[in-house]
Amino acid sequence: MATSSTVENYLKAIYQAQAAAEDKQALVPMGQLASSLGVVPGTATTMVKTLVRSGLVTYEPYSGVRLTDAGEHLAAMVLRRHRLVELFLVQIMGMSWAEVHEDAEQLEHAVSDRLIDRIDELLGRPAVDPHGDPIPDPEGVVPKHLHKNLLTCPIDTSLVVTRVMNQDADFLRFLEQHDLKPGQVIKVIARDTSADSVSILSSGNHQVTIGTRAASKLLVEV
Amino acid sequence: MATSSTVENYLKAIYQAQAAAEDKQALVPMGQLASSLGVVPGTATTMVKTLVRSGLVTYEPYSGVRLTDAGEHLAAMVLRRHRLVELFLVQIMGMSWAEVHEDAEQLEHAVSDRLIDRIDELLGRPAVDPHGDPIPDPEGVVPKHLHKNLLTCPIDTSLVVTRVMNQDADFLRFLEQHDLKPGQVIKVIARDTSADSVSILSSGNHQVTIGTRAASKLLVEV
DNA sequence: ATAAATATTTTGACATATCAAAATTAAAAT
DNA sequence: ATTTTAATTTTGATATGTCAAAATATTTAT
Repeated sequence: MATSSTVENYLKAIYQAQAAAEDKQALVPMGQLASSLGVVPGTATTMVKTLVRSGLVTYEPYSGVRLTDAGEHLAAMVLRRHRLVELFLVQIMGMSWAEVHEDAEQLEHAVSDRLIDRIDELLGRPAVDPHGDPIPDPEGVVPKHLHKNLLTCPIDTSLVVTRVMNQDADFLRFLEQHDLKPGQVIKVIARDTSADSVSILSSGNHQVTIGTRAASKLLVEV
Repeated sequence: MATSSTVENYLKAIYQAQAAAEDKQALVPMGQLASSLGVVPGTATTMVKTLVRSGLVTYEPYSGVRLTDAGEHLAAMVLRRHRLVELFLVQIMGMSWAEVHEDAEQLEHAVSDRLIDRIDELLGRPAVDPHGDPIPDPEGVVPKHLHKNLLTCPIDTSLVVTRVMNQDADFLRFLEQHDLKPGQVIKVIARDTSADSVSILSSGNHQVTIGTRAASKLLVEV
């Protein structure tokens, strides 16, 4: 029984919610799952019950849902396909990193194992996609990095942007225009708690000030 | 209302049945449609009625079905995507022409207009796919070629293989091994009606004898 | 500790796409 | 011209995935 696109999307959403939570053991609440998938809560409840029957998740009524090992593996495969496709569209097809998300969202359900392996090979078995998101290996293993974000990193120190935790196309275009893409070197020159802002000096010696909400989405390495 | 994969597959099947028929005005019988889609006849009847409601086909009960202009245009777009994807997988991804059909079958429903145009551009706006099947242009127009097949072509004359009217992977591998792929030069050296066979001399000066059923699937140009 | 607010689940309905099997129509054969 | 055969349609079920709205449980505020 091959998993449908719908099932794959549920698994992916649960996986990403688990990854984003501070407590990795926490259950993902149904409301959050439903809203991230754009369905009403009742739909998520129904669907999660069928995922339970397939052995892909465990579910505590009124508490939430968590992936089983089988579910986590399948979710990792979906993310592997998604991220390899995104990188492929940017590197080989020459598309903009801000516009490839929707395409990848469709293609992640349609590319075969054979094709995804061919893409992986062509790209040189990359570790991360254009947003710096790690690409799970064929076994579903994800190399764990511990990054700091622009709120937790040291000030006045050279940093490399490694990952962007936000897929919004406008935000990505903003980063592009200000030389804040993964791989580029920056420095935090000031943080102002009361102004809710962070000031950055980019490699091109441009200076930008962004809000802390946005700053928390930019991960860096010293 | 974006068309589902299922609808696209029905339109594609009707389109191809119409194209294969001698009389291009003929209705496609429901039984043929059902079997080409791998569903029971009752399912095809039901589905065709919904296609009628969408204005994509006309339908005569107990006679058959035919595409409207709208249906034909949509079907041509599906074939355009399928054939561009096949050529892309062979030329850019280095996959074998015998193995790309299944992949293309999935991807034809998942590639966006933007991506398909990028692929088209990357391939240099090609006219035919690896099987010699013509690629509809973005308006759905298909350049009509009139080819002869190995049963109707002149004997002892140099011919170029232009199109293969059979997607079976084993058959395609056979053609590959005997230098009978589109673009290669061959000569029919004998036709034997009672033996039901055709003997061919390939560019590599190999000689092969194939049955007339297979011979009729190989289209050539003088 | 109880009321109000919020989150979750349940229920009944609907759309899409399918099958099995019965009923009907059309075509072929005698 | 009937009968037989073959193709097609209809009917009743089923699976998946969804929503609206009612019912229930949990959390928060008073």
